Amino acid sequence: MSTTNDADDTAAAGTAAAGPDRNRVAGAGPVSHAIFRVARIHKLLAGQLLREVGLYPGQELLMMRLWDEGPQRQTDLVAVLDADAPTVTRSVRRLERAGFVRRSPSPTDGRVTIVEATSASMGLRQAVERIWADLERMTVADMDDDRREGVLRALGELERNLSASEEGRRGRRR
Amino acid sequence: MSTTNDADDTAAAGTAAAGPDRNRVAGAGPVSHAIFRVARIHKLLAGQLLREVGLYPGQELLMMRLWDEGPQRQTDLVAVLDADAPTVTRSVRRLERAGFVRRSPSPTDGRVTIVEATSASMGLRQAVERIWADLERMTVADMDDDRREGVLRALGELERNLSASEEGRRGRRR
DNA sequence: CTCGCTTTGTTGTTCAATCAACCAACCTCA
DNA sequence: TGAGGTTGGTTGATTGAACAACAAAGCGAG
Repeated sequence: MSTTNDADDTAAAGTAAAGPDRNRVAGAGPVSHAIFRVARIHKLLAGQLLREVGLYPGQELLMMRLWDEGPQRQTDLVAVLDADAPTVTRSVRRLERAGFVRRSPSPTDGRVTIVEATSASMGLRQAVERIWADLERMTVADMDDDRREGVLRALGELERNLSASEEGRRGRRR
Repeated sequence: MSTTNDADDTAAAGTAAAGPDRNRVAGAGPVSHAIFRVARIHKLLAGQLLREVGLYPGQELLMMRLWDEGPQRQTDLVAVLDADAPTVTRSVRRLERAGFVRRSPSPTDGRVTIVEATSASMGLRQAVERIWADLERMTVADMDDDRREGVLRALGELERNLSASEEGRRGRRR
C-alpha cells in the first residue's frame, strides 16, 4: 500500500470513516435537489406529449408566442422567452424547416428578421393547447384551488429569489 | 428599442378563430409555466457556479454520488441519478478525460465497468459542497424554516403528481 | 451444451442551452 | 461625413438529454 495517493487510490469517502450520514454531499441542498427532480420529470413529460405532434420541448413556447402575438422580430422572441439569441436562431430555423414558421426580412430595418406562424401551424395550435392542458392537469392533479395557489406562490418565491441572485451575479461579472 | 417602426404588420394573433382574450395559449398552464421558469433560472445559476470549478450542470450530481458511495457500477449511477444510460456513458467519459473519475472493468462480471472518483477530484469536492450550499442559500434566500418546509412540501407534491403521470404513460406504451 | 432472454454499456442522431466570436446594419455625435 | 458604439442575428464548440439500434457478456431452460 503506497502512501502516495496517486494511481491507485480510491477516493471513497462516505463509508470509510463511517461518519454520520451528514457528510454526504448528496444530502445537501434539499430544495435545490427537489427543484432538479421536479424540473426533470416535468420536462420529460412535456417532451413525451409534444413529441407526438412533432415538437421538441421549448419549441412550443416559441410557437405559443407567435400564435398569441402574431409576427414579430426574433429579438422580441429572445426577450419574452428569456432565451439566448443563438438558441432562438436555431430553434426558429428548425421550426422553419418543419414548416411551422416563416421568416422574412424587415422592410424597414435591414438587421431584423420577422418571424411568423404559418397557416400550416394552426392545426398544431389546437394540439399544443390540449397538451398544455393535459400537462397542467397532470402537474396539479387533485390539488384544490387553494393548494394550487399555494404552490404557485411557492414557485413565485423561488423564482424571485433566484432571479435576484442571478442578476447580482451578472452585475458583478460585467 | 425605439418603436419608430411604422410597420405594425398584421398583428394576426388568433387570426381565423380569434375570440376572447382567454384563448391566448401562453396564459394556459400557470403552474407548468412557473415550473419551467424556476427550473431554467435554477439550472442557469447552478451552471454559472459550477463552471468556475470546471464542471457542467449535471456532472456534479454524478460526482456527489461517487464521493458519497464510493466506487460503483455505471448501472448504479444510472439508477440513482434516474438518467439515461447513454447520458451517463458520455458524462463519465468526459469526467474521465477531465481527470475526476477513473473507470475499470469489473473482475467478476465482464459487462460492468466500475467508476470511482480520483483523488484528484477531492479538491473539487470541497468546491462543490460550497457551491451547493451557495445555491441553496440563493434559492431559499430569506425564507424561515416553516416557509422552507412548505416549499419543500409543494415541490414534493408536484414531483409525486408528475411521477404518477409519467409512470402511467410509460405503462401504456409498453 | 446450445438457444434465447436479460443485463450492461456503447454509438448514432437530434435538439436545447451556453459561451465566445463574429458580421452587418443602424445610429449618434462631432 | 465619417468614426465609434449599439443592436440584431449568425456560426462554432461543448455539454446534457432523449430515443434508437446495437454489441457483448451473463444466465437459465431444455
